Amino acid sequence: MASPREAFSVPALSLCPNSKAAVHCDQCRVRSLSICGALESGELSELDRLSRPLSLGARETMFEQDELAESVFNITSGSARLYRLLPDGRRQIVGFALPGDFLGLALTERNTFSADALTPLTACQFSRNAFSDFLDTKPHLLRKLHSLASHELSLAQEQMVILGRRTAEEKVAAFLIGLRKRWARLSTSSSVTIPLPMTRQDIGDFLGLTVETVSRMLTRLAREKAILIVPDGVRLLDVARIEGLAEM
Amino acid sequence: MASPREAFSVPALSLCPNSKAAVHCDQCRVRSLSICGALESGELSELDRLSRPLSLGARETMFEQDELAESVFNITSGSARLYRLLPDGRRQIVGFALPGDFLGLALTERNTFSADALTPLTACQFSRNAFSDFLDTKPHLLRKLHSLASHELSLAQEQMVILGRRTAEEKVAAFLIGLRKRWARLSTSSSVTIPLPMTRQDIGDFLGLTVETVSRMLTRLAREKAILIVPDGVRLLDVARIEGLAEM
DNA sequence: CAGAATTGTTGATCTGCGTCAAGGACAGCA
DNA sequence: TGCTGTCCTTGACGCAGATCAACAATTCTG
Repeated sequence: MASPREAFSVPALSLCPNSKAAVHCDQCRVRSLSICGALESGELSELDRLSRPLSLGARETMFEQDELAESVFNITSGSARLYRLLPDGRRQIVGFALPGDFLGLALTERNTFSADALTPLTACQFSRNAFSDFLDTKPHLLRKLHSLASHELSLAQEQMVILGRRTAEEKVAAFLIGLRKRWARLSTSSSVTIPLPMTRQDIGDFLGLTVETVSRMLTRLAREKAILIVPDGVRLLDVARIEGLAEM
Repeated sequence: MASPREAFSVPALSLCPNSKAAVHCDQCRVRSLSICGALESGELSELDRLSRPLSLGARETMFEQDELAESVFNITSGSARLYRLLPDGRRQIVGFALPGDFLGLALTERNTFSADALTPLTACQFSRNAFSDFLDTKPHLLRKLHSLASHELSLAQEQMVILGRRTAEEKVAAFLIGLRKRWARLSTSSSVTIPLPMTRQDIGDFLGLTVETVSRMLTRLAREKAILIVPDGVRLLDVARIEGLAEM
């Protein structure tokens, strides 16, 4: 890629509501783990010992579909795209991972999708076996993991509705609203500017559209003063309008 | 519905690989539970005591989206459709439930979709709280549940690929192959006839197509001698052809 | 059994989005 | 600075599938 976008990294500390205490990031790699709300003291450091840091450049791959799943990941900064490929090259992006997101919570034998970095990315990497063993000793954690997976499932069903029953304009609006909500959880400022670390092509492959259609819909929304297109992002001007399209 | 289709019920016993012993169905309502492979002796009857039988006619509703989820279900005969509605009435079917399938494994506070019976249907119904409490005492069961949910997630992602990146003909072919695999697991005979308890409209709402397009694609496949349309089902004549379309 | 309601099929026509093509903007690099 | 490779945008055109319409088949209802 000619223009790697900014990482939009988020300080790990801000991700975990119950660990606001000032600690060094070196010592708390896993603090940003989305399951940390379910962690008891001591378990955190135990988990920390299982993890090793991972650092990737834009476009580098984290893991590939159908490979044996040897690791689980927790993203600490940057973002990734998760996708499946059809034999003839058609691609469906099944999701985007942002800081704080957990990859591999399904704990399946093999990866059900590929993942690569959209931006320079850092993550905590755990051996899947070690993580799984750790879980066996912590039922409440498994519970949390299951509830995360359930939430994923719900999002996947929501995406089915978007893919199957919405127009191009509604798809793009729903995408923006969904992403806005996720970014909002990561930052204190409720900015109306939505970072878009992915390309138009990626958005298209997520929404079941072509690059051109994504571009046209964004342009149309911008022409109607509903959004403003900024470098590597979009600023919402008429939130109600976009939300209306998204939930219609 | 004017014409409730046959229930295509499957004897509960056949659903659980490790409970082939001859027992009365009265005594083993939960034997068909898809998690029973993870059950130890004694737990089964314990679980059985938590369940109560449910019997519904075609088109009767099991539960509705956004309602508080008070029960989890295990279908013993008949089939159901699971769907989400958009405010304007557009509908996306997120899945079909067959005998042996478990509904509510996400254990979420509220239902993320509605479910109603396609045919006369029987199920074991559990109080969600009781079931959840039971799980707390059986970590290995939770593990199994999580792996089922993970499989669901993988299927949902597969459906995303189908919805986002496949042509109408490929969608219909993939639907037939997917359903065939699921029916096959439920019956000893590897019949090439696939029961279709759902209407063309339902298939369309599952695949992101209109009734007419579903009908046309089925007719086209039949004209090309790839399938034979029979009452309430389809018989595969050229399996390779359909499989080719499905995975292309 | 007639009549109504629902489902399924088929044809004619329309249209949203894909396809194809061209050019602009911008970063990386020599 | 110009060259090159992405990415993004915009326009012209075509087509897969939606829409509209008519009708057949089937089942339900009284």
